[in-house]
Amino acid sequence: MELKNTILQLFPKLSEANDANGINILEHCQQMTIPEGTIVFHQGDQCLNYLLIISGSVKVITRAENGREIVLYHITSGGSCVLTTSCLISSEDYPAEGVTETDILALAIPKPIFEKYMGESKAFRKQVFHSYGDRLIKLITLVEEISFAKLDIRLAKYLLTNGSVNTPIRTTHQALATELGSAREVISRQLKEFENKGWVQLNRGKIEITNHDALANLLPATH
Amino acid sequence: MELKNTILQLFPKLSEANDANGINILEHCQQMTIPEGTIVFHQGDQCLNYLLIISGSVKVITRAENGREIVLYHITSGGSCVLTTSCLISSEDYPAEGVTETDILALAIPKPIFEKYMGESKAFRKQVFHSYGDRLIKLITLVEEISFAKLDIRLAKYLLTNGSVNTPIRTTHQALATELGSAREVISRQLKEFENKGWVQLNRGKIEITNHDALANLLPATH
DNA sequence: ATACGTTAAGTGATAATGTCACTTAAAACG
DNA sequence: CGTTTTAAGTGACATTATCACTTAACGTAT
Repeated sequence: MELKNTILQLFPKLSEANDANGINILEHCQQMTIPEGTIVFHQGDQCLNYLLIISGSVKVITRAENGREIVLYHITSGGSCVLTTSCLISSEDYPAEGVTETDILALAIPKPIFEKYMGESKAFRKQVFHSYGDRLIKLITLVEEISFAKLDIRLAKYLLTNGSVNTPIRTTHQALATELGSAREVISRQLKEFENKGWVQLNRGKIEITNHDALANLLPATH
Repeated sequence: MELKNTILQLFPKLSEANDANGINILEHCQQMTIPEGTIVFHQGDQCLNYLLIISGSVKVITRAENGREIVLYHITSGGSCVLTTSCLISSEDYPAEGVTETDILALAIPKPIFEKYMGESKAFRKQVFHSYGDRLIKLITLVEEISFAKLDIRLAKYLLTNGSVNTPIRTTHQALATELGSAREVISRQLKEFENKGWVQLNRGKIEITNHDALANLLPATH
């Protein structure tokens, strides 16, 4: 089956050599498609499945009382929702909300199956732990960035990783502010500055990079 | 043995009823004491043990190039180092550094034993996952706080949770800045403001709370 | 007890970000 | 075509961070 191969490619740990159990997991789980813009979970929700994302992307955000939001991370193909997993095991309240950014195709492993394979398959455990460690490290990096890095640098970095000279970025200043944990006005002004310098060209809902190198020079030396 | 009881009390998951394996773990691991101020791990270190803290406290921080630091979290009695665990399994680079804040007593479970029990004991898995989820949630809360909460509120909260009218807080403004991810000068000014309002009394290395309620009123309503 | 070096805290100027209360402009839709 | 919606711009002001210092308190050795 095509799908099965895709899955095994995305989650190699499930197919590791001498671990026959891993593969069986696929027979006990359920495919699901979820449309864009769906709230997959919010604070306090309970969850009954371990979710693996096969295609599409989910963003996990937290919101302040005054409405400001910040994106904690994105889950894309090959990722799993560690918050969901965490709740699967310890059943605490979600401190965040998950929203699909595109239509997604996901694999839901029911709680009992999840627990069974956590016990039986070392490879599956590794897969799960890997997601956890990964997420933890990304979160720590986020803390580092929002506390220390200047906004122009973070913005430039975002622009460079999400667009290029030929492929404009389609997003709003508000979405960008959420992505970087800043305020819309601040992003607007910063972008305007970039535009004045001739580094980008702005249009409603679209940002075109016109000078890649100048933006890249803003970033700290690669390390 | 006294110690054994202490450990079982701190890590109840290790002693859950029908899970005999959990208890055996204790026979394969090693006690260790580490003096205050020791760097337990830094970026790039490799780690060979799963660490459980029995007494004392470790702070985990990350540092910017310009020297500014922020405390990510503390590990205290009953906690385990999830970063260490993460590295135990996936062997990525540490994005942070761990420093003992007091002398600590810890239990080191060697990697092979750790993996063995992860497979055999559901209770142990639960214990480990619980630490993970916990940490994840705390980190998300931290992101929320540093991006949204105002400094006076965060400072007031810190003062109230770490001291009271009769028990002064012994720390420096610099340490406080690190704890809250701010700059020393900013903390000094904010504290001075509190002092001017008669809410605290400042002395070198010591902060005394003189008006608990006023500080508490700064905090958002309990929820 | 005094002097000296070290660490903690204070200060003023300035830059960067965030917040508020709007206005203006572009797109979407009946 | 006019009316909503949604996106973006703006000025004034508040908060926080940074820089380049100064001042004060403490520990230690003479």
